[in-house]
Amino acid sequence: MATIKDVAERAGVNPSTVSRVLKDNRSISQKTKDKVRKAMTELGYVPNVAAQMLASGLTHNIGLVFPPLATPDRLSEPFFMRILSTITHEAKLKDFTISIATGKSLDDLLEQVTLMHQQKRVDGFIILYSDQEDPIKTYLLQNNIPFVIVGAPEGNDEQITYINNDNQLMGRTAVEHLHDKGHDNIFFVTDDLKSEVASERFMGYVKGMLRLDLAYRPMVLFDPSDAEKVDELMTAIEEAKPSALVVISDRVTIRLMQLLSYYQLKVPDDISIITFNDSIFSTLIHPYLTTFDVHIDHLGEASFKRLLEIIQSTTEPKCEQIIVPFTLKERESVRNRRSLSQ
Amino acid sequence: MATIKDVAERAGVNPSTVSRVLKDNRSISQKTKDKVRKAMTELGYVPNVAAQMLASGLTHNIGLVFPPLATPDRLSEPFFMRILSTITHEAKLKDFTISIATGKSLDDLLEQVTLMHQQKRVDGFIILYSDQEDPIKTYLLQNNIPFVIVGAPEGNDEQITYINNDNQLMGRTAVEHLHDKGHDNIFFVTDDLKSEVASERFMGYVKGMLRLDLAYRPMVLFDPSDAEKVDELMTAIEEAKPSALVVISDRVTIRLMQLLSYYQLKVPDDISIITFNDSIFSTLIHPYLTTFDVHIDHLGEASFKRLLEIIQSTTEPKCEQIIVPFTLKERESVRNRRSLSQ
DNA sequence: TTGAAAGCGCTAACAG
DNA sequence: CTGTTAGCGCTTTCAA
Repeated sequence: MATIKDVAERAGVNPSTVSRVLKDNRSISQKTKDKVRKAMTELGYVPNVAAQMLASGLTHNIGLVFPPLATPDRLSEPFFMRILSTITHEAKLKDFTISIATGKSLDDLLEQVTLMHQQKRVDGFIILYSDQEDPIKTYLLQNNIPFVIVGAPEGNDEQITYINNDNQLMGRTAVEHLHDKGHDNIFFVTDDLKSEVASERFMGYVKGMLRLDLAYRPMVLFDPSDAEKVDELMTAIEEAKPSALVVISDRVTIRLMQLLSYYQLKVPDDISIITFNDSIFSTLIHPYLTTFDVHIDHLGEASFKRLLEIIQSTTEPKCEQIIVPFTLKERESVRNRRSLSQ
Repeated sequence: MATIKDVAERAGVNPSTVSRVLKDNRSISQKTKDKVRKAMTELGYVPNVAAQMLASGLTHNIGLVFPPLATPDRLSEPFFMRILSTITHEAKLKDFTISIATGKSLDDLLEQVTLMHQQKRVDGFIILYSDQEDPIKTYLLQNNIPFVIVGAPEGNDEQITYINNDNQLMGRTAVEHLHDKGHDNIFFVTDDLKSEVASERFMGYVKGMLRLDLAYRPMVLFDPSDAEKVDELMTAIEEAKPSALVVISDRVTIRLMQLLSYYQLKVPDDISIITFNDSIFSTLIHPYLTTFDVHIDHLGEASFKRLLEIIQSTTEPKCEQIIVPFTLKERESVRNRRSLSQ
């Protein structure tokens, strides 16, 4: 394997010159650059990253942290593979590589992140979840390690860069869409009362309802593993007879529709549903779901680019919240009640 | 950050001794080891991988190659996140890290793999798919780079280590299970005629049918995007009236059941289904699917361990096919016809 | 605009 | 059993 020395020799220059050409240093004459580059291709030269790392302290590698897999279903969300793909792709464009951290618990993850950093394997991290009590955030912050979080800002973290959709706006848009289609009695259903995503979407739902002078309901929990909760849910639905539901995700919606059909409620004939994520679950079975596409590609691209800026900025990086737009995909799960009354 | 020199100084030994302690070299006295280790923890010493890499040529990092995402649905299979998790976990145990290669096409992937290797970022690769015409296989083979493939052996690759389930046996077992439950008229349905997995499972189906003196059918294609093919499929089913289907995957089964229900065929009442993979799709909607659990954890663990052996073996590594067992998970999609006739 | 030279932190013969 | 020594391939001052 050719080294920088071989290239230097062939081009008749000093190794340090070759190194400068590699970085496209502006103080090297075009003539020399051409000469050196020619020698590089002739020799099929590829820089040895280990040597670069050692000499420069930079790795050109970034760590991707997946959520703890305590909830087994969680990683089945196609979201993670999708964003892994786009981030890897984006990284390749900038000549970066990606390393992975996964683990059962936050402590597992912290251990991996710590190690990756101490061994100097990475220049920074992208975190693919957001948790109020995340020890990893704390660690990274304390050690001044560059990172961004893909997810909803939790707590009072003005110092952290989040890449996120406007979940509140999405919630409101959901309500408005349903209202446009003639729905007034709308529930908000989730399988998770606590997450920031759920509460933001719920807040959006509440705002939307208020603005339209409609009565809103507290979040309704859908927990298929808890028969009692399921009963409560169905009782609430049978009593209040909502004509539409806003459901926290398309994966949850699939399960919920099962339940509804068991109670002889047909979507969208008897009850409409609008949901979020637009993953494979949205077009798995009919009725295909009306969902919000959260633009995973955009999230991935933005998170990588922003992290790169932070890594490469010499000054104290300014933190900003990056809001990625979303798109409503109208499909079959929302019935238009207006057209009937026309 | 403490270096090996600091540790050496504090312990009153030579840096090379510290290095040996790091490797747990047997020719260092226990006393010295203790002394050195004490110094390490006191200083919070963590080895710098870049330096280790440069000096030893070993990276302690392995490349994980995902299939090209030409088929968008493919990466939605929970399989990939699951195996990514287990491999990462296994790697951590051995103090290895994982880097990712993804891409749209095989050429994309090849480019990444080449780069990872030439930059000396990895010691070897685990490939998560298997394709007859894979240029990556060729490249790795030619350059004597350690790798294993998780998937079905394709072509005449006696030189490659594959980690795999016995798909043929699974196909046969599927038939036998159905026959046990009183089914004789059985079809084999797939969305992919060409893959090794499909043809192995199909061969198993054929063998199983032959052994039981039952008439087998050619593979039936289920391609939801092709109305004509769908028609053919349904015509075949309505004419031959199979009482059971062996379907290539649980994801495909979900879609197929939609189609069947559209034609008023209920699973399992009118037609039984046995399928493969036991992913989230198997227990998404009722009837929950009777499937084969392919033991992803085991696949992941075995692939990593085997790769490690290859990397660390000094001699020419012997290639072996590793067969990971599977388990049948009986659920609701197969009807027992025997009990009715009793 | 380029060259010389001193490391980055660790490993691995070789000596003893 | 442990120390000595010479790099691994590249970056980066400092000079010229």
